[in-house]
Formats: sequence, C-alpha cells, structure tokens
Amino acid sequence: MTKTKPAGNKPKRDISFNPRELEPRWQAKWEADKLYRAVIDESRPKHYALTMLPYTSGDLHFGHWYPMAPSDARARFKRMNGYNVLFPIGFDAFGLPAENAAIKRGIHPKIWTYKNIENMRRQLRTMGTMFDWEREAVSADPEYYKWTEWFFIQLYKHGLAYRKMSAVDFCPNCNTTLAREQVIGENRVCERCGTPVIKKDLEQWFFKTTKYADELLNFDELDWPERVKVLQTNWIGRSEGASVIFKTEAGDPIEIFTTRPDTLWGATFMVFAPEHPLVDKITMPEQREAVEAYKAQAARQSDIEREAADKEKTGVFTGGYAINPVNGERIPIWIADYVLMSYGTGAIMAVPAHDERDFAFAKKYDLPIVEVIRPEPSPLHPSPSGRGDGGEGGELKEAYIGAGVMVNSGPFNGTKVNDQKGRKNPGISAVIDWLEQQGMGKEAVNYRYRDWLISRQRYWGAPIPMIYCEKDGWNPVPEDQLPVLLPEDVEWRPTGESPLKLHPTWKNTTCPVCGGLATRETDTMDTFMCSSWYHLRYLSPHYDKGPFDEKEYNYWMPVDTYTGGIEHATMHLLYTRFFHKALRDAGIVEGNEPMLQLRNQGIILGEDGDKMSKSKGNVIAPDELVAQYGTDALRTYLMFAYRWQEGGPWNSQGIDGTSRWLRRVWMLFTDQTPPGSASDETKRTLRRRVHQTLKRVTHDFENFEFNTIISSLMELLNEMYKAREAGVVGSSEWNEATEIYLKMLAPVAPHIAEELWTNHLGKPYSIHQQRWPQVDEEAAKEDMIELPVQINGKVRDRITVPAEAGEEEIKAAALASVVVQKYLEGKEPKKVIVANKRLVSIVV
RNA sequence: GCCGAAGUGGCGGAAUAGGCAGACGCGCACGACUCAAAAUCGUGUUCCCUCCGGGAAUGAGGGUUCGAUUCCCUCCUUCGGCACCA
Repeated sequence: MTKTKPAGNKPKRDISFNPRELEPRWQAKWEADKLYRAVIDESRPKHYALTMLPYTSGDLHFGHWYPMAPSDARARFKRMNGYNVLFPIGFDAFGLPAENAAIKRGIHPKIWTYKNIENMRRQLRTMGTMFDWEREAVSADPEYYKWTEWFFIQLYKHGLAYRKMSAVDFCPNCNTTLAREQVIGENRVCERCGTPVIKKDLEQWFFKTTKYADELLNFDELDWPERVKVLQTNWIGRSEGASVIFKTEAGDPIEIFTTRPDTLWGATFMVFAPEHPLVDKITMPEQREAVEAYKAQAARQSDIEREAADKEKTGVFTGGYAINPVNGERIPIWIADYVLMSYGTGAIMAVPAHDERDFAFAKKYDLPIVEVIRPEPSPLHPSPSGRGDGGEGGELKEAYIGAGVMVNSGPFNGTKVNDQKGRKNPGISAVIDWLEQQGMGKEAVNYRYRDWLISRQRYWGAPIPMIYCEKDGWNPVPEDQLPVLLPEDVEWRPTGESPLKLHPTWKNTTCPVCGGLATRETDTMDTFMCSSWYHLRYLSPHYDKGPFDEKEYNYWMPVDTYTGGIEHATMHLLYTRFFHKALRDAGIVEGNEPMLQLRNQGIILGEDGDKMSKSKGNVIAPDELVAQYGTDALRTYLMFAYRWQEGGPWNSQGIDGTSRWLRRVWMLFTDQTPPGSASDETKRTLRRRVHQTLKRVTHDFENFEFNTIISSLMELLNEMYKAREAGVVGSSEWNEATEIYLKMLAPVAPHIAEELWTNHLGKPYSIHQQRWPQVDEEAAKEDMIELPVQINGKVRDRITVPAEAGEEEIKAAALASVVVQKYLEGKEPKKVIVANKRLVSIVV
C-alpha cells in the first residue's frame, strides 16, 4: 500500500462504546484493587487535596458534582505527577433538616441521616472519584463527635470558651440561637431557612474568636482568592483610633472609642445607647419619664428598623452632663438608638462638625456645633468647603470629614490632619500620644467581629460537654467519660423545642467536682464546630487515642488544596482558621494555617439562568444524566462548559458536545486502521502538536483552568484525525501520541481512558498509576513561524520565516513582501518594529 | 453610601509578558449518506458594505503606544459583600 487514500481506507468502526457498561466495571475493579488507598509513604511528596464535605441531605446534586469532579481530576493529575495524594470524603451529618424530618414524619434523625448517607455514598461512587473510602468520616458518629466534645473542653481549658448573657440572634423558625455570621444580609435572615431573626437576651456559650482578630487578618501564608480575603477582612472590620475616658459630673468614668481623637475638642455632647448601664444613674428626675419611654420604644423595635441607616435620628436628653477631659467643657448626655450597645463601648462623643450622623442629630435637637478641623484653602477650593456663606464664622451646611488644620483645639491649633486613618494621620497620632501622657486615654483598636456563639437549642448536634452544679458552677465532663452520647429515646414536639431539655433523665448527672447532683448542658454545638476540624479526622477516622493520629498529621497536614463554595467565606472558612490557631496555642496542632491553597468554584444555575431549586422546577438531577451519558461525559461537561471559578447556567445541549467528543476519542482509538506511510513532516507536526498540548494541559491543570484543558484535548483529537488520514498510523510518533493522549485524558475521563489504555492499547493496568508524560521542549518548538505584517496598525500580509530567524532577517523578509512594497509606494518606512517574533509592525 | 468582582458573536467561552480578537464547543444553515428520520461525516457561520475587496467591532467615552480585550482616567450596567461601626 502506498499513499493512503481516505476513501480506500475506511476504518472498521467499533461501535461498542458503552459507558454504562464500562464505567461501573472499572469502578468495581479499582475499588477491589484499593487503587486509591492513600497511605503514608515517606519516599514520596504528599499532596492533601480536600473538597468541602457534603451535608447529608440525601441527594447529590450539581452543587456537589461541580466542586468535586474537577477537584478529583486535579487530584488525579497531582497523583500522576508523583505525589502521594490524599483525597478524602465524609459527611457533615449533624444539623437541623434531620430534626425537621423527625418532627414532620416521625423518622428519627439518626435513621434519616444514615439512610441518606447510604444513598449519597452510592451516588458519590458513580462519580468515579479517587476518594479513599477507608478514610471516610461521619460527624454524627460517636467516635467522631467524642472528639468534637473533647475539643470544646480543650478550648474551655485554654480560656477560649466562655458563657455569657447577652442580646443574641435567634431564629424563630429553627428555634435556636445563631452566630452573628449566620445572620445574612440587610434583612437579617437565618442562613439556613431565610427567616428574619429576632434578638433575645440569653446566656450562651461562646468561643473567643475575637482574640485572634488580628491574626485572622494576616493572610501571608495563604494562597487564597483575593475575594475571600477581602470578605474576611471586611467581616472582621478592624478600625484604629483611641479610647478616651470622659467622666460624668458625679465622677463616673465613661469610656468611649473614637477613630477621630483629633476632633475631641469639637465634642459638644455625648450619646449613649439606650441600654447603656449608666443611663439610669445620670438621668435627672425631670427627664426620667421621657427616657424610660424612649428605652421602651427602642427595645420594642426590631434591629432592622433600628439599624436602617436612612431612618431619621431620634433621641432624648437625659438631663445628665459629662466633662470633656481635654478642655473641661460640660456637655449634655443624650440617649439615641443610632448608638449601638453591641459596638465599641455603647457610648460615643458626638462631634457634629465632623461626623454626618452627629451633625444630623445636632441640627435636629439644636445642639452646638464647634468646628475643629478647618480645610486648608487651595487654588481649586478657595473657600473652605461645607460652609454656607463661604466665610469665617459662617454656619456649617454639612459635616466636614476631610483633611485640614486643627482649630479651637487648645495645644493642637495649627496641627495638620490628613484623610488617613490611625497612626498614619499626623493629627491623630499627635493627639493619641498626648492623651497617653495626660492619662486621659490610649491608642485603641476596635473590631466589628464578635465572638462565635456556639450554643444551639437543638437535639441533632454534638452535646456541649459541660455540667452545671449549684455549688461548683460550670465544669467540663471528665475526659474519660466522653463522649456524652445523645440519648436515642427522645420525643419530638411540633414546637421544635429541644428533646434534650424534655428528656426525663438524660440531663441528670453528678458534679465532677463535688459529686453532688448536677445537670448537663442541654444545648448542642453549632455544626460548624464539627466541620472546623473534619480535615483532621480524615487522617485517622477510627483512631481512639486522640482526635487524630500524630503520625498521620505529621505526614499529611496541612491541606495543600482546598476547594469549595465562596458562600462559606465568613463562616466555615473563618471558623476553621480560628479553630486551627486555637488548637495551635493549645499545643494540639502545628503551623498557623490549616489550608494553604483555596479555590472557589462558581454555581451551576438552572437552564433558565435562575438558581436551581425544587420549587422552581429547574433542578437537573445528576443520577439521570449519568444513566444517559455516563459519568465521564458529565465530568468533562462540567469542566468544559464554564470558567470553573464562575459557573453559569446549565445547558442540556452542551453535554452532547463532550459526549460526542468522547465518542470520537473512542472511535479514533478503536478503529482498525492499517499502518500508512506518512511524510516525515506530518509525523514531525503531529509530535509537535502533542507536546504543545501536553505543555498547555499541564499548565492548565496546575491553575484550575479546566475548560481550556478540554478544548486543548479536543483540538489535538482533531489534529490526530487529520494525521491519521495522512497515514501516520503505525509510526512511533503515532504510538507516542496515543499514549500521551490517554494519559492526559485519564484525570478528566478516568473510565474511558482506562478502558482504552488497558483493553485496547494493551498497556499495563492501571493508567491511573502511570507517570504524567514529560514535555519534550525541542519537539514542541516550531520550525517555521508565520508572522502577520501590519502597516499602520492593519494586518496587510503574512510572512513565513524560520523560527530561529533574527530580527534583521524578519525585517528584510517583511519589506521584501510584494504587498508591503505596494503600500510603501517606493517610500522609506518611518519605523519597522519586530515584536517578540510575533508580529511585524511597519509605520509609513 | 463604602468595599470587591465582572461586562468579548445567537449561547458557553478562548486569547503566555501590550502583538493576527472570536480558539474549542453549543446552536443554526447548507450538503453527503438514507425511502425517510435520527445518528454520523463535510462545508459555512461577529456585524456592515458595492461581497473582487474593504470597513467597523471586546459595555460607553477619552488617554498612553507603531500597536490596547489587556495599562491609565471618567462614566454606565450586572452580580456579591458590608452598612447609623463612632
């Protein structure tokens, strides 16, 4: 046979491609062979790839597939690159839906949860992931939550868990208190159920997350998305300033926090939150009635009403006065609901001339306004801004917030103030130093961040292992008595009250200190506590001498790559960082951060562009699609169709594209094509394309650019079809191409790659134990390069030159072009630029 | 109001370091195969014009540059977060 004619070379088609048959077959074999078992191997570098564990809702949907399948592909890629990869999975198994099912349908949460886990395990297996199932951990197993309880006790012993009475967020639908992070948006709704939360005064357990506020703001060791870092930074809300002690006329100290100590001389009144403890003491008899009425009204209002920024300010005078320490002025004390007890000290100095809120308040109640920062006249603004008549002594029209010079400020007159915060502002810095010398105040930092409220008035969670005794107060359950098991014989009230409270005997116990009668804490822990350390439990899920086996910890931790949704930026991702730092200080773990690299996937929307939800009827069920197209097609669709970090709407026709591609891969590898006699040039070109693709795919895997991995593989497949037509089959280049192609395919479509590798190419099982191929840089290089030639910015011609041609050579070739000559009309070009050997630009 | 991200064909999206805009795929159109359809294969597919050839175009406007999707400024739109935070 000489030149292979396409027509005479119709390959015999193997139409046996049947993912529904081959996928389960390989899944069973891999599992039987323990192919993905991850065990410590000091001879290889480790890679801990973690994806957020699913809640046991009972059904795996695209919200699970989308982070997991591409993460699996990347974990497989890492494994082929010589890493010993740990890619575990488990279940976040405590939580309210289980309890709601119990209330509604009378199924015990434990039964509901574990039945769901069974189904989810089955679904997860159909995904074809390399999860090491022997490391599976379930947070509702006593062998797991024993250690959740143990961690609580360790935090308690290190002073990081405490109990306090305060006004807390309460979800009336979920019937439990919530952490501040779990109250979402300006409507202040419950993170789980969307019900607006209310405030309640309750005594609850907290973790001292604020102790780590500053450290949590430091992301130096983290390769995390900028977005997450910004969200966490804003959430913590650090502001720098000073704390200053004012005094009441009776001499009681009033501590305030201010970011503008440079405006202290302009404080013309003070405002307390209505709940401030000093209010009763300073209120004069004549004002008592009005103050009480105002307090009552503020208490009745919801937080949403009260915190609405555009609401007109209201307040009442207490009759009491304070002394401004910097100038001895006697200034009135008001109460107003725009001052919140929950931020700072619940009391402020009001500087109406330089704060919008204070200005509005002063205008409304006709309180004095004293200017203490005067803008410096500039050529652009000859008259100081904010003034009604532009002149000295004129009335301010609005608060002036900007830079200027201090006036009416005693020793600081003439000091410059810029618009920076804290010590970066010379005026603020000078005043802080002075306050400290005078003993009137000190430099201070305030945070928006609050301590983590951990108590939940629910049954289906890890019990808080604390015991209350009339005599000895609160004490932890002795560690040798852990776990405090959830009782199973409980009754459900439709009201949602915790069955632990109602259980007749469970809460009765003995005091670990005096041995007398005592009661258990009946609240359970926030489930975010369980998920704050699950990555540690995966290390040794059945270990019973501690939460994890140190040998495993030392080898695998920290997590190298963490994937999951951004919705947890200020919840789970902040909690788990806090948790790790707290454990570090308790001497339990090492290192400052638990997860070094984080990547967030986007969201797959319904075909209509809306969020997938049962009520909208736009949910796409993975189970049906696996049955129809096979797992490989589904995995590759999810990688190909979107920028992974962004997501987008589901397109049911899109999956035909990847399904077709895999079929074409199958055809190319299974067609019986007789060897041909392709030209050396054809073989060389094929080899070049293979190594160029390999280079690109390798790069894209590292960078989570899954969509271009698939498109590169599609392009190469098209090239390979052309090369086959040109008779390249039978050459060493062809054999190399097929081998490299399947290795590149293996992480994304593990089943078809294995079938073709083992059963059609007859290579040694398993492709998933092969090494990732090396890029041959020489082979990837082009011999000849084509350069566009621009004349005055427009492409007019193309020239082909040897890849190693120098700039002068390229210039000469460009100027020799007939087309270029035509445009030059015999004139000399003004400029000829050869840009990075990618383009020639001629200016005439 | 403040902070952040993003705007590219009918659609999803590509475009090392400022260098050929629209790769790859979906959809659509036409053709081949077929009695027919599906599947498959092939060709075409940003828009406009006088269709040889030329012009315009990456949310809008301006700037830097031989050259801008990419850098700078102003603005618009969408999405996300925070919000009386002293």
